[in-house]
Amino acid sequence: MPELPEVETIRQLLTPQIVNRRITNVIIHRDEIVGHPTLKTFVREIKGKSILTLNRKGKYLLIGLNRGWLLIIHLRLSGHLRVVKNEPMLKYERLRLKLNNCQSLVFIEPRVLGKVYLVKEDNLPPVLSGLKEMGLEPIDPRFTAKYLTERLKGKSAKIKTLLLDQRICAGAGNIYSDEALFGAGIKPVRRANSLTKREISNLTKTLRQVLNAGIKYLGTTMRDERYLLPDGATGRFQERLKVFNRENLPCSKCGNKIQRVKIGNRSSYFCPVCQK
DNA sequence: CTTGTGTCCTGTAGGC
DNA sequence: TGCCTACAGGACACAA
Repeated sequence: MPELPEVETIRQLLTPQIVNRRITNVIIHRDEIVGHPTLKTFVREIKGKSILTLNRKGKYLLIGLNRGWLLIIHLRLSGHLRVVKNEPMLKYERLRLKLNNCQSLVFIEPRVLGKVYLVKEDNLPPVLSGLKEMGLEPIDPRFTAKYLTERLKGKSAKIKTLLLDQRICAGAGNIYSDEALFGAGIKPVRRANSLTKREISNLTKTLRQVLNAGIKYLGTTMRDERYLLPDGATGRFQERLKVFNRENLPCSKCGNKIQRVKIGNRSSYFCPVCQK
């Protein structure tokens, strides 16, 4: 489940491998993986383009090409990227960009929910409205208690749900939002409008802390997920998780059992004692 | 405008 | 062993 730290790790490791390379060819194994434009246009336009920059916004990876084109990749739930020699097709390989150094950038996506988009950077299609409407990332200095208070104002939804809303809190997913709520001592089912000033202030800090820690430890690789680094290695943040995926295991602070609840059809983990 | 639910997709885990 | 169902989750469509 690539969230901000996973995508940022991929961005950092991929940069020296693909920047300044030219895309000599593209192979699409699954048509659904191309979100924009049409297959034909995608193939025609991407061939011969050079990779100039590698940026990230929220969970989107932004690959800057020449002539103002942008190759955007969203890994969704199970996608990852590998840089390999021009070797045979990998398992779950959906798209391959051949580069001018006998290597390829391969998009692997078992569940086929991830997408690539080829756009002009000043002209985003409606299918990328999520990118345009994205809120601030917690690691952005502008993501202050004032900002979060403003974005949560008048909302009665559960705080966990709102942290997953990319228009409010860009880059957080199920793992890091649970970890941040634990750090701030807030139950995930709490209604946003019940949070105190101090709780919101704490939450801005713990969101920033867990995302930065996730980056530092190269992301989280769960046993049943497929987040891998571009060289095939795993992240290490899973060893430092306090609540996520720890149902019935002891809380690191108080020793009580971590509980799991369903919020909006997905699991949330929390300590019933440490989180109010 | 808001909040909540269903859907996309496929591999895996668990029940019987 | 094998069939069946539930589940995982990011983003978005849609209903209330």
